[in-house]
Amino acid sequence: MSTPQQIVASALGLFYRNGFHASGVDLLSREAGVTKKTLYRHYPSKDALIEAALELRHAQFMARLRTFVEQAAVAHRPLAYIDFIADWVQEDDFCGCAFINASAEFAQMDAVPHQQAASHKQDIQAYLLTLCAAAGASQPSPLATQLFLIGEGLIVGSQVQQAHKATLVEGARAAAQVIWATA
Amino acid sequence: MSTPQQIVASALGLFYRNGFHASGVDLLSREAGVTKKTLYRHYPSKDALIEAALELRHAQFMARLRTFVEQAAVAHRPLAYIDFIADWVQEDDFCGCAFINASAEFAQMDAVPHQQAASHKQDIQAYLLTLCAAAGASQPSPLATQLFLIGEGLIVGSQVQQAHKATLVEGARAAAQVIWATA
DNA sequence: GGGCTAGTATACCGATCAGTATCTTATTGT
DNA sequence: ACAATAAGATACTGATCGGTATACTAGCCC
Repeated sequence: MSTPQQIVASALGLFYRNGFHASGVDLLSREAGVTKKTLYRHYPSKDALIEAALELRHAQFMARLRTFVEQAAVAHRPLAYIDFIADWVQEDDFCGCAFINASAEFAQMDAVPHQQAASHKQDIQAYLLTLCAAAGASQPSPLATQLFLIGEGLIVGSQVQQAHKATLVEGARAAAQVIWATA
Repeated sequence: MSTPQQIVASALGLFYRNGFHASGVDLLSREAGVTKKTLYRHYPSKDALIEAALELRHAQFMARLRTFVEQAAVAHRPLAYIDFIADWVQEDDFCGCAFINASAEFAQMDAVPHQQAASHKQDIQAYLLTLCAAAGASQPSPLATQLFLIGEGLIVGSQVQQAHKATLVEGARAAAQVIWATA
């Protein structure tokens, strides 16, 4: 792995687990096994590093999502989206959605991380729409929106109430099935 | 309004709009129209002020929620919860849920604000459960969980994608109705 | 009237923040 | 082999952070 890749990957981990403001440049460079000077050679500012880390996260996440979902038959893929989120939130190192967290920390909607978050969620909704359409839903657009909402609810609910993950996962699966069956 | 009430109220506004880490004590005291010394007389640390602000938020939110929901007939109250969230996210000064934001900024689950967030969401789920039971749902518990998830999804979706609030609100209402009708 | 409290104003503390400078040591391409 | 580049180590800058100290003022209760 090249030096900039190493830096941005470890930065992403730190931002995700610790938050953006709470992760200082000294810690970021130490965690990357690199000096501050080297970090600043590849990323001109902490803001630029945040932006690169979120870009990396988006690419990683979409790739993982596609790989998971496309193992299911076309007709099952909309519900496989919820299964994907369900598996994710139950991972040990789950700390919520990096983009939701970024939106919370950079509240002004014109902040770069917030815009990246909006774009990320837009991509997910667009992908969900293609899944619903391909699965033969009669009204794929509202279906996609509703599945998206359930997924977001499961993500944030699991983040806030780790102790109740199992109940929330069950609820999300049940809600998604009802909505899918009714659509 | 007493001085400590004034301080905590303006602090809550600042934390909500700007984030917790991004709101310094100098700014907090200036916004409250008070000296730093006075602020520290009533709240021994910034952490204590955060805790008090979230307590205030919880009380305010639950009161507003109850007032809104209990204007509806008993049978309509579970869906009125979604209506309440829908109205809220469309307010001009909506900046997401203060507790979700706190969970994002204070990621460690043992941090006080994170625990307050978990407790807040627990109270909301408990309230939703009483609404579902009183409305005569055959299985109030899963119904409450599912409505809760849709509400959380609507909150966080509206925060990240302000431009798509209307679509998300529609989707949440539709999903809630389907789930309610099927339960 | 004399303490006592709550408040203002302002300056300060050490720590940490993002970011830079200096100087040395590989590694690498031609 | 030699110049250029990447990286290390370390120390520094000015600003801001949470929090404290000093000195003064306005009200309030006995």
